[in-house]
Amino acid sequence: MPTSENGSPPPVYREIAEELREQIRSGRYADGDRLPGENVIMERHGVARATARQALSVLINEGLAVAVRGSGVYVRLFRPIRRHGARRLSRELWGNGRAIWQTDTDGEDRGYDVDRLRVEEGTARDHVARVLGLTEGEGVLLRSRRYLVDGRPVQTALSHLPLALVGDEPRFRDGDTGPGGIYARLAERGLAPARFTEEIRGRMPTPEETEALGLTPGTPVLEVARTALTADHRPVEFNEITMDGSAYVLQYDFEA
Amino acid sequence: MPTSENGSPPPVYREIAEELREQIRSGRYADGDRLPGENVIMERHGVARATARQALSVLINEGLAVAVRGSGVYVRLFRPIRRHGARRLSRELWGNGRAIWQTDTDGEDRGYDVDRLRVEEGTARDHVARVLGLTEGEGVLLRSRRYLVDGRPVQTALSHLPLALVGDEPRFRDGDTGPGGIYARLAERGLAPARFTEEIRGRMPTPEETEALGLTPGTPVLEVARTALTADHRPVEFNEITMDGSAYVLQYDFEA
DNA sequence: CAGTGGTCTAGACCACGAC
DNA sequence: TCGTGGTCTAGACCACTGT
Repeated sequence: MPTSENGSPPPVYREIAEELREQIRSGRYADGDRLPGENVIMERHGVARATARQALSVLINEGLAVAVRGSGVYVRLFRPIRRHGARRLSRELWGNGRAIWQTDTDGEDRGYDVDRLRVEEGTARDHVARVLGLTEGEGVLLRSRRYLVDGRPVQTALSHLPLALVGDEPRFRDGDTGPGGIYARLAERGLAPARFTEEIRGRMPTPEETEALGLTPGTPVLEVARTALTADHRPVEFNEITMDGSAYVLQYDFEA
Repeated sequence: MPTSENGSPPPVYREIAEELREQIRSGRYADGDRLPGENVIMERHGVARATARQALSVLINEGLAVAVRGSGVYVRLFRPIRRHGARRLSRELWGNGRAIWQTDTDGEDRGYDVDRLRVEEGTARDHVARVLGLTEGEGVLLRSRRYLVDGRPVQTALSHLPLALVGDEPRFRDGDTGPGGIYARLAERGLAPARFTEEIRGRMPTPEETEALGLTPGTPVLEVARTALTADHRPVEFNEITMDGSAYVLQYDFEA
């Protein structure tokens, strides 16, 4: 039973953090506003530097604030991109603007870029091989890339395609895979994806992901593992997608 | 440009953290194993206590380790529950009187419990009112609860039902809403949910959520906002679900 | 340049768990 | 009781931002 019914008073740094958190919630500090810094907190609460830092680190690790070296600590904003799972139903339901989380113009007028594109051959790891129905050590074509919106990295993706399916067709290895992308190329070979399965998980980023996505402390990632299958249930692609949790809202629509 | 190409050497605490992280990855320390404590790190690396603590806090905030007071720091495990998006809500399931929660895992034998059940009337917040198509200040029935698996809290849910739809029918206010639950009761009133929309977001927990779910530092939550609509697009329920990110994998299946 | 956050030291006392 | 992690002090030097 961690942190349950605690008779003892909360530590000082938590009380300071709670005070600031409350002021953020109440609107006393708004998005992008500068919060009291270490020195101000030390003076106002009569605590040592480390204690003031610890209080601020609570808010930072909650994703409520970001520290900017040499400048200050600021309230953080949440203006996510909306990613639709199944597009089919979403239009009619959400064209009326009744989403829970407001998104920045729902994808209009943004600068989209792709970055760090890499294509190579390799062997699938255990769990990928299982998902794709491959035998141990069978080859896959790996396509990795990073996506940016308005210059900000928001997502990385690593796509796995069985070599047995793509052969040496150059289109699969090009940076530009042509109109319709990979899925259209698969369709031309009689391997059109008909169904998708997405598994989603939330976790803290690895240092590599922190670098690749430019994440600040207190930002989790959303990991989406997507499998594409043909109409006869043959897996043709497995895609590992890692998204900046502060940049995305995922949406899925489905029938009862 | 945050933390980009950095010529300067990484701080000591990061190097210590990286060393431990690598040992965890390589299997040198497995799930549940005890990691070197503050004192060991101080001695081995010749650093002050605060520096050793900072190194450990990196791993803890990454969700790789948990600290247990008076005992030690341990490698953390990830054994999630699978939550199916579409399948679990199928008409067939709640038509048979099976509760949604029971289908939440892949049929394993686990101990399921519901806790902190609360039913009350209230008014919907702005964004909830918008989603449910309510006028300002219109009443809703609020049903909140906490779910536990094997005694461990893993999820909280807050369901909103427009009072105009549920009337004073007692079944909606009972702890046990009868076979098929809320959705079956709505169906009996000609308000059978036909479609669902789920919006998913990953973020760090609030202190309240940390308490309710017994979360350790470095654990994000998955927040699912679900709207249930009738066949003619009338919203009948809005449910705010918060899940322990270390306890769940969400799965959605859909067609191209 | 002054002010900010980032790192680090060398202590101290406490609450808690395991033995 | 002893070792553990949790909190806190009172300094220090550094890197960086802003003017």
